[in-house]
Amino acid sequence: MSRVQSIERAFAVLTTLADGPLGVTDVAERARLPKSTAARLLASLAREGAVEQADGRSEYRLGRRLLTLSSGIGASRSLVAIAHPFLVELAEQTGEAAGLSVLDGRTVHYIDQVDSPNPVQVRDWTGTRISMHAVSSGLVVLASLKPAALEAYLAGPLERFTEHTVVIPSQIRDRLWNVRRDGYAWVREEFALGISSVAAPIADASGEVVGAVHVHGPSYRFPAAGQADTLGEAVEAAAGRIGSRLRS
Amino acid sequence: MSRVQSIERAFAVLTTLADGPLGVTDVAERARLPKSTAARLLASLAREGAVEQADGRSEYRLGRRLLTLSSGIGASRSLVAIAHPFLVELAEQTGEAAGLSVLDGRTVHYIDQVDSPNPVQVRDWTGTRISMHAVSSGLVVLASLKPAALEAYLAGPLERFTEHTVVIPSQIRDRLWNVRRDGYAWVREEFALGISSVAAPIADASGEVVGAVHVHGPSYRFPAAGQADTLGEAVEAAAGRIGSRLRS
DNA sequence: CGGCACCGTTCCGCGATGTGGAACAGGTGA
DNA sequence: TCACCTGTTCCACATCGCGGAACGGTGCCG
Repeated sequence: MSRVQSIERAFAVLTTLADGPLGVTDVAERARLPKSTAARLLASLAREGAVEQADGRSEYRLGRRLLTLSSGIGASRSLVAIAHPFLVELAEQTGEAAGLSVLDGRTVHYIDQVDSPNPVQVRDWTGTRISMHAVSSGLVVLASLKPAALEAYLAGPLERFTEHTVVIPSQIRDRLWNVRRDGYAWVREEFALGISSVAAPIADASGEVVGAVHVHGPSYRFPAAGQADTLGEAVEAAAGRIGSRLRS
Repeated sequence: MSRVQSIERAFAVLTTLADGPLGVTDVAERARLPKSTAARLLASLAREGAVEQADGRSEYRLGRRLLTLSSGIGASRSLVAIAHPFLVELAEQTGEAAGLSVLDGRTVHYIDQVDSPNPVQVRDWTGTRISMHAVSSGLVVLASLKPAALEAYLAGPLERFTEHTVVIPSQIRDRLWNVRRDGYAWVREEFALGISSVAAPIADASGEVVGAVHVHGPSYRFPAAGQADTLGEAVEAAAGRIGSRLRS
């Protein structure tokens, strides 16, 4: 496997600081590097925010950049860790893939998915960002927005992904009224042909919606006839359990 | 300020992955690097554990090494963030420096300190590790250990820092009995001449001691005559408030 | 007060390292 | 089957990182 010496050395330097702040000479000794090399690596890492100089100019310590970089994976992974068992239950209960997403700008960002046991299923959207108005997870987030934030969203571009995508603001507002009433949202073939999904919002301790749970499947079998409400309530219940866990 | 191009590029690559997994070609485009350069940087970062390849060999995502490196600062900093306001109150209330430490092997590791308003004060021990038997924070941690763990500690080397340091195991055991009874521990000039300190344990939700709060000061004025118990109880109360916050 | 030790920082000649274009193998979809 | 795109690897080359030496600053000690 390829290697870049400077990256290896940079991590050796970072590792020496994992136990607490050190001066240049100490870092050099522990990383087995010449002092000028250690100084140069520390200066470069400091430019990136990966280390910072404590109390003036004497000692270096790990900087916030590492936390910032990993906080995305940390925070999402902790929501993922809490939610995942519930997604597993939901996938088993519904026979379709269950997923998790969080708000990110004008989109929802898919951060986890449990696949359906059915070999015919919708692909994994994890990592993808999709405009809120076109997916069920997005609609439940939109339904939770304060009026000003919702109007700001509706004033922006509303992309039509398929012939079924609802892009007229007044129709979206009406729809969100129903979403608030029902506690879940259905979308059929609006983001992509052949896919239907139902989502419910996850609220944190302050009642603020931090994400959504959804189940999606191929439209030819999902939802089964007469099952839309039952499925919606199952997703709503799973979202409620995840929210409770967040609050405990 | 000095710079190392490879480190800058490595962070550019890591930054592209902060939003989610990407393939080599995507990373190269977002980091504005040639594909072979991006591939080599990714391979080297993978060797360090800073990135890992998701699902086989297709996409890269941020690896656990960043979290592991920063978890020391993250976990301690979150305890520090919770505890700090209470240390400020305690320092004001007692007129002496208040500090925070966590267990680390045979030592306590000092991770925060609020200085005394008095210009004459004990230096900041933050970052230092000191053997438990020689400091008040260590004694409260020792008092919380299960018998086997305590005996294992007492079977190890017990350094005598000053003529006052208690190093005879039976005398330490008796002392710990008193610490458990009182809920706090006093140490006078056992780690360093001229310094006295009082500490109380911080317990988490399961009752396990995760750290200690202490106040220390120059022995000539601390504790003031007849104030030892009052000071001990104040520190114990602050530790209790921190523990409650950890549990909420 | 002066000498000494040690620190962090900076410089610069040098050659080792990283660069990046090109080529390759494999996978995918029309 | 073919076109396209991916990730991977190679290698000539020159840029970059190296590291020894020197410097200025600070603190300690006699």
